[in-house]
Amino acid sequence: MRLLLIEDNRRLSAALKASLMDASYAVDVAGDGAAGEELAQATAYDAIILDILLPVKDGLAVCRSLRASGLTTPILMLTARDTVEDRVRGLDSGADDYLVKPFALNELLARLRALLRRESPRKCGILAVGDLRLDPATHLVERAGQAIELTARQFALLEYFMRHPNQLLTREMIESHLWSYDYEGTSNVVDVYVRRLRRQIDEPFATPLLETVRGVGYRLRAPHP
Amino acid sequence: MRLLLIEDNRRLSAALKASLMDASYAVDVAGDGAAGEELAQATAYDAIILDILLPVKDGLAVCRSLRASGLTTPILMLTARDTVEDRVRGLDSGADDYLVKPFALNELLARLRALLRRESPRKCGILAVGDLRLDPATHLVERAGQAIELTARQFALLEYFMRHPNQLLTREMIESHLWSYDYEGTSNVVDVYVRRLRRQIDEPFATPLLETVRGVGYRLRAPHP
DNA sequence: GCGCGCGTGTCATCTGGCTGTCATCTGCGC
DNA sequence: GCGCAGATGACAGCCAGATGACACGCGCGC
Repeated sequence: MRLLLIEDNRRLSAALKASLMDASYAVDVAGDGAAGEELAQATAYDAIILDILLPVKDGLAVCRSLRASGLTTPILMLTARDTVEDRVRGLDSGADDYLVKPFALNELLARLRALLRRESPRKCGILAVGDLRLDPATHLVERAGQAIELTARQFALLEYFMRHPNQLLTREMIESHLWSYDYEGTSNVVDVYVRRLRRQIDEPFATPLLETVRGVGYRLRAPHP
Repeated sequence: MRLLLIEDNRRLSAALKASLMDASYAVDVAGDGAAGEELAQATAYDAIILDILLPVKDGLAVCRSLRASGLTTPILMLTARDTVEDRVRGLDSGADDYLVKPFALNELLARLRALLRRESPRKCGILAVGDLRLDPATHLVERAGQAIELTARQFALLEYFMRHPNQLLTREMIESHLWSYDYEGTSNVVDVYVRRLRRQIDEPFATPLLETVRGVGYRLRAPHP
C-alpha cells in the first residue's frame, strides 16, 4: 500500500511516516501543496493524507484540483481547526474523511484502513511474491502480467504458499490445511498438486519459485528485489 | 439515492428522515438492528446510516455481518460515545465513516455526500462492463448497442454482478443478496439464473462475460480495454 | 370464475474436467 | 552405484455445474 503524506511540519511528518511504515505502508512525503499535488498526479497512491494548512498551495485547493483532474484516490484531511464549517468545506472540496489535530495515531490508522478497504476490497487482499500475484477476491492469478488458470485445489494450494512465502511447509502442514480429513499418509496428493502448480506457475517462466526441500517439504521462494 | 436509516430513537429518526428527504434522498427507516440488517440485505441502498446502540442487535454486529456477507454499501455510523477506541472499533467493524452525537445536520449531509461521491462514479447513471451497459434508473440493458429484455430477478442478478466487476461472487453471497430469506443451500436457483442470464447476455455475442470458477462461484469478467 | 401467459423455483439428467491413486521413472545424496 | 524421495504421466471415478423440463403462483383479460 503506497501512501502520500502532504504535511509541512517536519517533526510531525517524520513521526507519522515512521508510524505508517511500522504499519507496513510505503510512504512518500511532500512538504508543500504544490509538490504534493505533483507527486499525487505522478504516482498511483492508494491513499493521500493531506494537511489543510500548507505553504504554496493550501490543502483545500490541492484537493479541489486533484478531484477536478479526475483523480479518485481516497484523501484523508488533517487540520487543526475544528468547526462544523471547516469540516463541511473539507469534505465538499473532495476529501473522503477529515481528522482533527491533535489525533490519536490509532484513529488515523483506523480511518486509513476504512478508506483503503472501501476503495479496494480486493487490493487489500492481493498477495504478491516476486512477479507472481494472486487475488483472493477475484480468484485471479498472474505471473509477469500473464494470466494463469488454476483449478480450485491448485488455487488453494498456491494461496497457502503465498501466505507463507519463504517458509518451509511440510506435507503434513499442507495436507491438514487443504484436505481437512485425515489421510493415512500413504497418499502423494501433495506431490501431485505441487507438480501441477509448477507446470502452471514455474515451467513457462525463467526462474522457478517453488522449491523442493528434500526430506522435509516445499517452499515458495521470494526472489530478492 | 436510496438511504437506509437504522435508529431506535423515534424522535431522532423522524427528524432525520424529514431532513434527508428534504435533501431529496429516498429514506427507509428501521428501528432495531435485526430489522435493519434484513432491509439492508433485501434492497440495494446507496448508503446506510447506522446507530451503534440498538435493540435486538447492536450496530457494530450489524455492520460486521453485512460486510461478512459481501455487502459493500457505504456505512456511516452514529453514536453517542466518543472515545478513540469507540471510533476505531466502529471503523474496523467495516463502517466507512463515523459521526458523534450530537452532530450538526450539515455535517451529516456533507459526510453523506462524501460517501456517495465515492460510489457514484459508477452509480451516477449507467453501469458498464465491456460493451455491456445497465441503467438502474430506467431498467434498460443493452450489449453492443442491442437492447436486452430481462426479468426482475435477472436484472437484479446482473446489477449485482456489474457492481462488483471481476470480483468472485460465491453462491452464498449471491443468494443472501437476492434471496434474503434463508436458503437451505440445497437449491440451485443461482445456477439456473446464471444460465438464464447467460442465454441473454452472452450466448448471442462473441465473447462471454460471465465466467464460472469451478468449486467457488461466478465472476463477471471485464475485458482489458 | 376461468383460462392464459409469464416469471419463478425445483428437479432429474447429463457431461466435462477435476481429483486422487497408482505405477513408473529420475536424480539427489550417500 | 544404490536406495529412496520426489517427479511424472496416465487413468478411472465422481462431482460440480449445465441444461431442459416442469409445477406452481400470480396477474390479467375474457
